[in-house]
Amino acid sequence: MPEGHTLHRAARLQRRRFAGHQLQVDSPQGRFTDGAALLDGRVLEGVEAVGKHLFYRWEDAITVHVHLGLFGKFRTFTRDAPEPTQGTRLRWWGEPGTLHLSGPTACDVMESDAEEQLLLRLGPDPLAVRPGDEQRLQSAFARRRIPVAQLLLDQAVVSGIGNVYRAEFCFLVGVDPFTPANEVPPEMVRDIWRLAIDHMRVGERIGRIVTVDPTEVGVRLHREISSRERLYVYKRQGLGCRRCGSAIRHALLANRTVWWCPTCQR
DNA sequence: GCTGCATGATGAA
DNA sequence: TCATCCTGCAGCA
Repeated sequence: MPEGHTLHRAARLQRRRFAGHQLQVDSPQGRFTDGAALLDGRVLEGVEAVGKHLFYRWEDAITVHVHLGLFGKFRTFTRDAPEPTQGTRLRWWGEPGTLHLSGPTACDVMESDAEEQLLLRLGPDPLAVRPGDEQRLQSAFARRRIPVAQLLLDQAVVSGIGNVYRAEFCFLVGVDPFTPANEVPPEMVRDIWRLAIDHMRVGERIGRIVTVDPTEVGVRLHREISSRERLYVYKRQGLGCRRCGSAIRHALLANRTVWWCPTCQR
């Protein structure tokens, strides 16, 4: 379930759990055998997330880059870890427990120049805000004519937003997802950026995407919202909009499905 | 058991 | 714009 919040959360939890420990490493699937052999017996020093990318800092300045893609998953076990599945690309274990990684798009030892190249093509990350980020987003919007919902999936424009958040953010600011990016007013771009910061931070904390305002469904905390009530538009085609009752619509945009409320989003 | 689908991204055309 | 790669699981026979 990997949008940016998932990766930042994984980085935080894995860092807390495994950093500073010597680990044994292998690749049950066999597709990361050389990398695993290089890491085996070394200390994991840190874990960092940027957008949807993870960087593992190992002893002796070795960095491993992981990108979960659509299917990648981590499983961690305190003890009594099960046998790894066929698809377990990377496994490590040590005193704090065991971690299995399956299905990643990327899992590679990465040299520092390659990492630099990668970071250069990532846009601002709402979960790692730096000065000037909103301005960078503003100019990306002003320069591009592609639909706003498509722009929001471009990791060079903003990193970490995925198909759920992009649909929800468009709903929250009330913009039709097909609106050309350069026709979105700057105040609305600013609101998208601020919403991304707030909502993805919530997602990072509670481990799932919740964009519905808790008070709107009669609870106090995001984590108390039921999974059926947590989103406004994503995968809700045909159901009534939570705000106005109109039927939520969906369509394919650049090969990804986007959902929206035809009344609330103009 | 099989099919289709999924919160992603890339490279060829 | 399209095919392709990654894996697991729900939904269906």
